Amino acid sequence: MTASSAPRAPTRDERRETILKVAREVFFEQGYTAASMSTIAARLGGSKGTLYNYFKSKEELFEAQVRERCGAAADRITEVTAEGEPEEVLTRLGEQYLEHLYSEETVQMFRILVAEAQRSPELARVFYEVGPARGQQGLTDYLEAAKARGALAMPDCALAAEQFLSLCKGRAHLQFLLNLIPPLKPAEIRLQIAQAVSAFITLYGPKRAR
Amino acid sequence: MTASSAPRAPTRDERRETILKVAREVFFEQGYTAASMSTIAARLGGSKGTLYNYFKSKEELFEAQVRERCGAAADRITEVTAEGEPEEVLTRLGEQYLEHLYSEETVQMFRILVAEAQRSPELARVFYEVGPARGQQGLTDYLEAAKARGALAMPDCALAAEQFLSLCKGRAHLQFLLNLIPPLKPAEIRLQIAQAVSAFITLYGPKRAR
Amino acid sequence: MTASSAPRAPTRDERRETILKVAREVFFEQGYTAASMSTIAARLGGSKGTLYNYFKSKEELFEAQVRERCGAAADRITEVTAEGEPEEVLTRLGEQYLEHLYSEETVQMFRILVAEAQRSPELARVFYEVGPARGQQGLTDYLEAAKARGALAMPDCALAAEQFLSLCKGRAHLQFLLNLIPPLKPAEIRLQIAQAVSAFITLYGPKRAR
Amino acid sequence: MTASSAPRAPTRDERRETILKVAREVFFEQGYTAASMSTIAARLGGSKGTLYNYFKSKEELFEAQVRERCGAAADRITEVTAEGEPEEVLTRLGEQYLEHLYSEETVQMFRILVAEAQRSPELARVFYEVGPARGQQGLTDYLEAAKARGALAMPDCALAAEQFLSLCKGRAHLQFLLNLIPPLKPAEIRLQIAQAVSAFITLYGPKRAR
DNA sequence: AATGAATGAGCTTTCATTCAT
DNA sequence: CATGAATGAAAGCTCATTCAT
Repeated sequence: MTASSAPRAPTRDERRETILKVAREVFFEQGYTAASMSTIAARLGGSKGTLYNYFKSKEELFEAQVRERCGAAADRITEVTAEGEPEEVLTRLGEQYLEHLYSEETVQMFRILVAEAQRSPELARVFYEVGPARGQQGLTDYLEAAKARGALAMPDCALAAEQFLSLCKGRAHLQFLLNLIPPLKPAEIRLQIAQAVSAFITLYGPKRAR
Repeated sequence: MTASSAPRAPTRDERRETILKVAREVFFEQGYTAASMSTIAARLGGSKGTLYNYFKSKEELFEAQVRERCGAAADRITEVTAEGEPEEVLTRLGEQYLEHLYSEETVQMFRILVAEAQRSPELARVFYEVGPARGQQGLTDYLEAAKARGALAMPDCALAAEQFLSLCKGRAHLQFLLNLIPPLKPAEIRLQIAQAVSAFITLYGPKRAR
Repeated sequence: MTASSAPRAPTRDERRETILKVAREVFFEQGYTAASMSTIAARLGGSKGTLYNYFKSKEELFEAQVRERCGAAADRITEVTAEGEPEEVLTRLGEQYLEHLYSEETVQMFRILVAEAQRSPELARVFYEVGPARGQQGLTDYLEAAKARGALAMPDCALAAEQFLSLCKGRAHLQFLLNLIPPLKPAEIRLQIAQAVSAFITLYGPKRAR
Repeated sequence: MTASSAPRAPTRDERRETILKVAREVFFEQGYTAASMSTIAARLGGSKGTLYNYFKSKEELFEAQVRERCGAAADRITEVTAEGEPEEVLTRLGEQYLEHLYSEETVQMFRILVAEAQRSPELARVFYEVGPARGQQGLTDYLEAAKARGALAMPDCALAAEQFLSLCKGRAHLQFLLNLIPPLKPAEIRLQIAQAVSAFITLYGPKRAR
C-alpha cells in the first residue's frame, strides 16, 4: 500500500517535525486550552494514538513548540544591531521589533505562556531567555558602542535600552494582547517608532546641552 | 439548626459578596478555564444552582470580578491626579500605578484575561475600559491642565501620558507577568518611578524651548 | 402598600384565572417541555412558590388548560350547522373548521397532546370528546337532516361526515402540524374547501343518477 | 476475557446498527426529550463517549432513526404502485399504507416528530421528505399513467392522490395518534380501504362523462 | 509504528420543586 | 398566601488518554 507509490517512508524525526508543525498551527489558531488533540490528529491526517507515540501528553507537545520556536525572533532582532547613525539604527531595530511583537504568531504564543506561567514558569523562562532578554542585551551592546564613540550620551545603557523598548512597545500592545485591536499596520508601526526614536534622541542624543 | 445557632440570615448582597470572594480565590488558584463551577460551589458550601441564581454564567461571574477589582484600582489612580507640582504628582501617581500593576491579584487576573482573550474579547474589553483606559484618560486630563498653566510643555498630551505609563511599567513587568520574578519591593518601585519621572521631565519639563 | 391604591384584592379564583391565562400563552409559545415554571412565574409577575400554591405540578397546570379550552372550538363549529343548501352549509362549515384547525393555538395544543398521549391518554380523551367528536357528530346530524329531506343522498351519514372532514383537512395539515408551512391563508382555505365540497357533492349530491 | 470467549469483534457498522436499535427502543419508550443519552449508553452497555463517536448529537441519532425507518416504508409503498386495474392497485396500496400508518412504531415516531416540530422543524422536514412526500409522489405518478391510458379520469392527479390518501387515513388515525384506540385490525383496514377506493372510483373512475 | 474505538470523568447549564420566612 | 433563595438531580456534550489489534 505504501511501498509501491510513496517515494520514501518518513523517518521518525521527519514525522515528529510534521506533527510539531501541524500542532503549532492549531495551537496558534485556537489557543492551548481550546486546541484539542483530536483536532491536531485530524489535521495531521493521522490518529490520536500516533500523536501519543511521539509526545506523551498535550503539555509536552506544547512545550516542544516553545523550545523550538522562541529563539528565532531574537536572532533576527539581534542581527539588526549593526553600524550606522543612532537614529537610523534605532528606527530599523524598532520597526523590526514591533513587526515581531505585533504578529499573530507571537501574540498567540505569548498568550499561552502567560496563561501557563503559574503552572509552568520554566517554559516562561525559556521563552524569556531566548527571546526578550537576548533582544535587550543586543540593544544594550549597541548603545555601549555608540556611547563609546560619542554618538549617544547616557549614564546607564541598560536602563536606556529598557526605556527605548518600552517606548516602542507602547500602549497599543496591551490592546493587541487582549485581542482588542488587529496587528498594527506598517504605517502605524513607522509612526510609533518615529515617536519613540524622537523621544529617545531628545533624552540621550549627543551635543544637546543638558 | 436555625433558631438556636444562626446569628442572622445573610442578605442577598452579602451572599453575593461571599460568592464573589470564593470564586475569586478559585479563579486565581486555577485560572478561568481550569476553575469549575462545581469547585466554586463546593467551596462555597452551596449548590451549583445557587451560583446560577446569582450569576447567570461562569463568564458573568468572572466579569463581575473584573469590574469590581479593576474599577477600584482605576478609581484610586484617577484620584491621585490632583493639584501639585508635576514631579510630585507624577511620582505619586506612578507609584500608585506600579503598586497595582505588580500585585499578585492584578497579575493573576491579567493572566486570565490574556489567556482568554481569543475566546472572549468582550471580557478583555471590559477590563480595558474600566482599568487601563480610565487610568490613561485621568493622566491625560492632568497633563492637559498642567500644560494649560505652563507647568509642562508637550505637543500631544495623550501621547505623553502613554509614554509616561510605558516608562513606569518597564521591562520588569514582562518578567512579573511570566512569573519569573516576585512583585517589586517598595524601594524598587520608587527607583523605577524616579527614573521614569526624570526622563519624562527631561522630555516635557517647562522652560525647555522645544 | 396595597390597601390604599389597589382597587380590590383579587380573589383566589381570579388569581387562578390569571395564572391559567399567562401559562397558556407560555405553553403555546414554547411548547410544554420548553416552557418552564420560571418563565411562567416571571411573566406572571409573581414567584414560583405562588404557582405551586395554585397547581401542584407543571403537569396539573397544563391539564387545567386542556379541560378549560378544548370545548370552545367545537361549540363554534356546531353552531354553524344550520339550515341552507348543502353546498353553502358545507362550505361555511368547512371554512370554519379549517380556520380552527390551522390556527397557531390549536396546533400548539394538539402537538402537546400528541406528545403526551402515551403518558396521559386521559387528557387526550378529554380533548377528543369535547373537540373533534362533537364536531363530527354535529355534521352527521346535519347530513341526516339533509338526507331526510332529499337534499343529499348517502347510505351512511357518519361515514360521509368523516369523509368530508378528511377531504377538508387535506395533506397540508400534516405539513402544518410538522411546522413545515405557515397557517393557510384565507384564499387557500377557500380553494381547499371548494375542492372538498365539489368532491363531496359529486359523491353524494341529489339527482345524479348513480 | 478477549481471547477465550469473544466470538468476534463487531465491525463498526454492526456496532452502529446495535446503537440504532437500542436508541430506538429508548426513544419509543420515553419520547425524544425524555430519553437521555445516558440512558441509551447505559442500556447499550457502553459509555456516552462511544455514542458520540457514532452520532455527533442526540438529534442526529434520532434523525438516523427517521431516515432508516420512514424511508423503508415509503419504499415499500412506492413499489406497490405497479401495473394492474386501478381498483386492485389502489386497494393494495391503501392497505400497505394503513398498515404502516397504524403501526406502533410509526405512531411513536410520528408523536415524537410532532412534539418536537417547534424546536426542530429540520427533523420534521427530513421525515416528511423521505416518507409522506415520496409516498404521495409515487401515487401521483401512478395516477398520471392510469389517466394516460384511460383507466382513470381526473383533472388534477396530485389533488386526486391527496384526496385518496386523506380518505384512506380516515378519522380513526386521529384517535390512534392520541392513543385512544389500538391499531386497526386487518379487517378494519380492509373495510376502510374498500370505502376509500369506492369513493375514489366514483369520483374519478372511467366512462363517467364529466 | 499506527490505528481508532472505547473510556469515563468532567464540564456548564437548566429546572421542577421545596421550605423558611 | 406570597416570596424567592436554595436545592440537587440530570441533561447534552467534550476530551485527554488508553489499549487491543
